[in-house]
Amino acid sequence: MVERRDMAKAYDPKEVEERWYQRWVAAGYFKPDPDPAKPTFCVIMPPPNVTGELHLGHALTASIQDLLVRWHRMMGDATLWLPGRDHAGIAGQLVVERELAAEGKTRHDLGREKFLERMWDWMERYGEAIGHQHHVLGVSVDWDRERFTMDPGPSRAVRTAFVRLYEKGLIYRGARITNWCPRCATALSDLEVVHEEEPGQLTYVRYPLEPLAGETETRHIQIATTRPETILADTGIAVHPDDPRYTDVVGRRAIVPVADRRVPIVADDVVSLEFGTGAVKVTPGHDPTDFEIGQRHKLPTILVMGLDGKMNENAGHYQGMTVKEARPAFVEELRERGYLVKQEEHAHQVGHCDRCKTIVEPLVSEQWYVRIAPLAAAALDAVRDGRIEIIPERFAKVYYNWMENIRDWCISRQLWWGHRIPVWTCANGHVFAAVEDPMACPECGSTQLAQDPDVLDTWFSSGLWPFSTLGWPDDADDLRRFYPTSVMETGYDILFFWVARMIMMGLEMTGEVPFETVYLHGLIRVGREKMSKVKGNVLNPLELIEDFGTDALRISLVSGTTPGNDTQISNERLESNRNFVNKLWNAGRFVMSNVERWPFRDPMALLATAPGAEGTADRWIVSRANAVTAETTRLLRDFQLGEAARTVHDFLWAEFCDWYVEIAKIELREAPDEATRDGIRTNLAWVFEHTLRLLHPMMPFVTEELWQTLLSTADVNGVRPSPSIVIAPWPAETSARDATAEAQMDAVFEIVRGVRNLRAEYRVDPGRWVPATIVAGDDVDVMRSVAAIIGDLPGCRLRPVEVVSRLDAPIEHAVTIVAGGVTVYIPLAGLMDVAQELARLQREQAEVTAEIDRAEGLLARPGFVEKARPDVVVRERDKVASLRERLAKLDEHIHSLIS
RNA sequence: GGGCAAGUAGCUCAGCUGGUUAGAGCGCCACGUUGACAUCGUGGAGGCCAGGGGUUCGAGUCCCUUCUUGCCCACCA
Repeated sequence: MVERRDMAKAYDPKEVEERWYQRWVAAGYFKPDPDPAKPTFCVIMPPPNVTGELHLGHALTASIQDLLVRWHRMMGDATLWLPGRDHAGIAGQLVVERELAAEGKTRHDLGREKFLERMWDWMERYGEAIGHQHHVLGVSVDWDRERFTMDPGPSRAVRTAFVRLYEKGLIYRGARITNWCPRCATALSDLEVVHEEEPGQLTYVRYPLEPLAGETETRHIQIATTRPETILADTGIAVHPDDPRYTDVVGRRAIVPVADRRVPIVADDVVSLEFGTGAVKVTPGHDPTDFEIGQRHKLPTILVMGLDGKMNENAGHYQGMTVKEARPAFVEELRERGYLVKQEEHAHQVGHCDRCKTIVEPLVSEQWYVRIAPLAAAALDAVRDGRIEIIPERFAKVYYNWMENIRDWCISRQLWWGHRIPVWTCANGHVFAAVEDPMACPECGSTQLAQDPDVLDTWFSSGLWPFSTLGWPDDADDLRRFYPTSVMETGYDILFFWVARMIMMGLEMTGEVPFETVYLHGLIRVGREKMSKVKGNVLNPLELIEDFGTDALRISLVSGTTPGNDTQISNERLESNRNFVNKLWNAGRFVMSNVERWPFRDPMALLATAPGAEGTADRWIVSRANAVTAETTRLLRDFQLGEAARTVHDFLWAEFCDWYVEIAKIELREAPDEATRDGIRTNLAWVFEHTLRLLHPMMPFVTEELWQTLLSTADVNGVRPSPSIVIAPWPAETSARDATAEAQMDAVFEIVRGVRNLRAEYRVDPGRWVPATIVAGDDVDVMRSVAAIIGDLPGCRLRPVEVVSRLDAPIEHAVTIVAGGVTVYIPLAGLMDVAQELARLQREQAEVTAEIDRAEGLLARPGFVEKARPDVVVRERDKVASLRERLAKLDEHIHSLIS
């Protein structure tokens, strides 16, 4: 027998939350059920960057995933949620470099080895911090399976994937135009460059044409550029082939100003006829478009800028200057030498490094690339044919658009922190890739080997995450059991960075989709703005938890939201959800204070039948609980998490607390015997326990605390309940409803609302009891059974309540309520005013009449009865019938008041 | 230049495949506190669902269009 637990008057989230998490972990509840017969549910946690503390975005991801995971666990699936951490390549290196900078050092002062040691220290420190924060959030992950991208397992997966792609010819090395961040001193993929519009100048420059034989006057061609300093690297001029202005110069040569180089004028489709002068300088070394033009027309590539972002030896006396310095100086020289035509203000898109915001310079360098087209084709099919479902659906279109226009992926980074590219060159120049560090060149046996100094894009390892964490490339048990995983839940902002790459890599490496569903959540905003450290409006989840509790934070993050839509989080919302937690707690206190010994039975066996009392209200609440279970389950299945949360929230507050608890108080008081009382208590406990399980995935801590408390009173009577709500069964769906009880209670609610309304309107002293007579016609028996409830509910105060089928003699000075199919007479001596009563009834009469008109208008509308769904027609007809009945009664009362 | 989202009560947002009199939280007004809860209860005020057009028996929901805001993508230098 478990000792009965006491409940504190005030709920203390902190104390409760700290207590349960450790117990859950220790008990092993977060480990997947080993039973191989069970269906699996697997979520791989998106590895948070180990670049600092968790922010609200992480809390959002964690809350949604934990909701899904806990729900599936309760559904009986063998559930695995695998936690991970990411080394965050460039971002990670950047934070440590900043730390070094504060000490006045650079990574070069330390050297590669020492620097990497420092990186590892840092990662460990912050990895722990993140782990702690996840504990506080209550994530039900299997910590024993935690993975870090730089761990031996995932690292070997990275090498294996690289080697496979390399040997298949899908990875190549080449000198191509790349995005270069001068500050980070590394190449970047297209995705890591963020374009922002900036004011700038469009500089018009005239290039002399090389004179033709016999041509006496020097002709010029005018171009426009936003980056005049790159003129020094020009190797051509391009015009549109259909541009009549330039047909006669195509094929001739122009002389590049200052550089004094003769370059061909070529015709190319990409040149716009409208922009600038219609002629464009071609600078293959420093512009992606120009690089392609250069390729097509076999123009040479010249670099005037080095990897340090400064002008190089090809820039003549501009060597050593930064772009910022060189540009005005060069324009000045153009002016002096008569090449400058004009400069115009011109806003244009400038690429910045995603991480450090430095302006990115496109330049040609040797990099490693993934030939992406074949991977993208397979990834497109997987979504198109439905093997992967993206929620919300609209992001599938975004995905298609990106995949269809994808360009080769630059995967080499000139960083130190990351997975080293597993390619070696031997003394004899043989180049080869290998999974294990090689001792000798496989071709010539040379032992003089040099590994490529570059590391891989951090997203390369992330792309393997759904299977590298499960043991790939080995034939691991987890991989066999849990792959493909079930849901990939993450923010839409990394659809391309991560989701798309996982799909490509997953299909290529395993031949299977990495996950069946992609659920994309929105971003969290504070006020109107996106959270960012720069703006200083980052909300720390730990602080919010301190103030409101984890459960309140978690439900705030999932309720009232829609997949893929951004959400605002505010103190008001957090407060209202903290109040909800408090409401639940207090409802629990009420239940507990009444339930001495709860006859617990296996919850699975209890579903279809009302467990205890047979009263109308008791049958009603059980029927409603069943309906809410079905609805909540359906919504969760459809990933309508916000709606699911709202459904249970409203049931608990607006039905269970506002009505049933109040009714139960009355029933317990009025019950004729102990057996009846026991029935009511059982019912109370049953519905409450049921609701706790529905709420558990959304607010795990308070529900566990209450559940354990409730269970401590349970007379388990041979049944073995779950030791924790974490592994308790999800309430099963049942079609068991009690339509009669629901209809009868709806009538009760209508009457009660009418009474409260009337008291408020007549300003009856809230403490005063007044008698009432209910004229119920054929419903006299039902009304008698609920008369005490109607009389005693808060705000009613009717006593005595007499129920008759019809009135023998009129009641003097009574106000009347026509509601729920009955008439309630309330004599209000001293307060009743004929004129006021008449006005009130007439107002109601007008409302009912209007309503009848509307419904009859609908029914009379041509085509409605024939074309509308039958149930809609029936509903409207029923409505008209009951409204007419009500109207007749109102008319009668009005008539009697007048006469 | 292309695409997407949002525009619903004073504020922040729900509203699934079209179907009662459009909802919630917060805020506001009035009243209420001796045992679940003032982190509360009861009652109330407050919305031509951005504008216009269309489809339909029926539109917040579907289609077209305009406006406003935000975001994403893109090789007009």
